[in-house]
Amino acid sequence: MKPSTAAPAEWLPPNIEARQHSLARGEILFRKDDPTAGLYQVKQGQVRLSRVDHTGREVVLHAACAGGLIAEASLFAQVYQCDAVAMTDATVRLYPKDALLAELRQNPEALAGFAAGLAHELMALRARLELRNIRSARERVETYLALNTGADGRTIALRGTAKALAAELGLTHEALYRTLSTLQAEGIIARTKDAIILKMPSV
Amino acid sequence: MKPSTAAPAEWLPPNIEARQHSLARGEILFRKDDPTAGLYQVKQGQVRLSRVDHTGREVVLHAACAGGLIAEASLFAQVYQCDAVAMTDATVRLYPKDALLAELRQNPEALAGFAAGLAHELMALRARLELRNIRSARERVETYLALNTGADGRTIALRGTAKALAAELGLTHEALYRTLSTLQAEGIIARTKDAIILKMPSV
DNA sequence: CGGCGTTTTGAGAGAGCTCAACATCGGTGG
DNA sequence: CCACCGATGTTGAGCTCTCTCAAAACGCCG
Repeated sequence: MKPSTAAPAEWLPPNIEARQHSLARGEILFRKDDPTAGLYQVKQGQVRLSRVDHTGREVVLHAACAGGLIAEASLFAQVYQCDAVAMTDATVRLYPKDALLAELRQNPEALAGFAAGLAHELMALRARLELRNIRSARERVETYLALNTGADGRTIALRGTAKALAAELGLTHEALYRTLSTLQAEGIIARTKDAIILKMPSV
Repeated sequence: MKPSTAAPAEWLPPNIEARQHSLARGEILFRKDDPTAGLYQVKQGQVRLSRVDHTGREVVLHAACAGGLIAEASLFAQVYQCDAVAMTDATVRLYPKDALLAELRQNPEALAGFAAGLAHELMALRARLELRNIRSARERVETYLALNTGADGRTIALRGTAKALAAELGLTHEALYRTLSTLQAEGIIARTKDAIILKMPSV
């Protein structure tokens, strides 16, 4: 979904020694069942959490861009439950699990920020589930667009490829392309290389 | 999905004056856009969180049974984002938002428990999203069954009606009935009034 | 017994998936 | 500079599967 620019996570304790990693586009940060090293914060680029189901289909669980966190939940687990892949060249900062847990135990302020972040992610994920419940490709795309407009209420920035967007929406890329073509033909949207503009703001 | 028996939430501060409510089956605890009163813990019965999308379709976001929590995330919001409905006769306990927030600020132990609960729910919700990504009704049901077996690895207790299960799975009730019939005819499952038994444990 | 909701089965149609072919773009190396 | 190559983007046609609409049997409760 919308890469979470939302949670800047200023609560992250600055005193923890956090190692920075550089990732090339397509590089894997961790895989499902890897032992959990800790929490990552994305400094640049975009990183996506996904799983692969038994048919080989990819399910995008989360997309974090600069400022966003990855694998919060795994602080409480022994192994990661998703794959994390860099969608663009990216840099991430690792907050080691033990150090972070210790810090959170001593710093209620940080802990509260952490909890709030989790809560917001939970809400976002529920919105996500609701979106997935829409069967019609057209309505799903329209709803997504309506929910993801930028500040002007009309522009949706495209991060990454349209194919990736299809995966986020749970559609095949063909279905997405066709839907966008139709919407464009009907004058409901306009497209540029890296954005979609709603002609009718906030339907 | 599986009503979260998982998080007993012992961290809930016992000293907070928590009012108990009794709900009849079908009764509404709160609705989307109601101002948030606080957090509820289910003492008996089952309560379901859902939304209704613009086509009138119901999306089940969460199903909590005894011990489970409801509306954790809304501690950080002004209004509820879902409807909460009792699926069975139920009793719930309300932990008022302000009192609970104040308590969490002073009691890191409780806050940590709260955060851990949120994290686990996040993981559960992600598993849920993965399930929803399975297109085939049969595979979705098989996956659900495999993930929700009881202690013996073969029995799935049915809470509530099969129709309700269909809603949780994101299927029409007809599709679910047909799928179950097929599985039964193929000898993959057996059915009793309130349970499904896998003939082939843990496929 | 009568009514209501759940369970069950049937038939038809629509919508997205699958497979397939082709265009386009960006990078690589001769 | 151009040919090549892979990945993305695009369009076409058929098919499968679930949804939808319909109807009937069943169980429960007043």
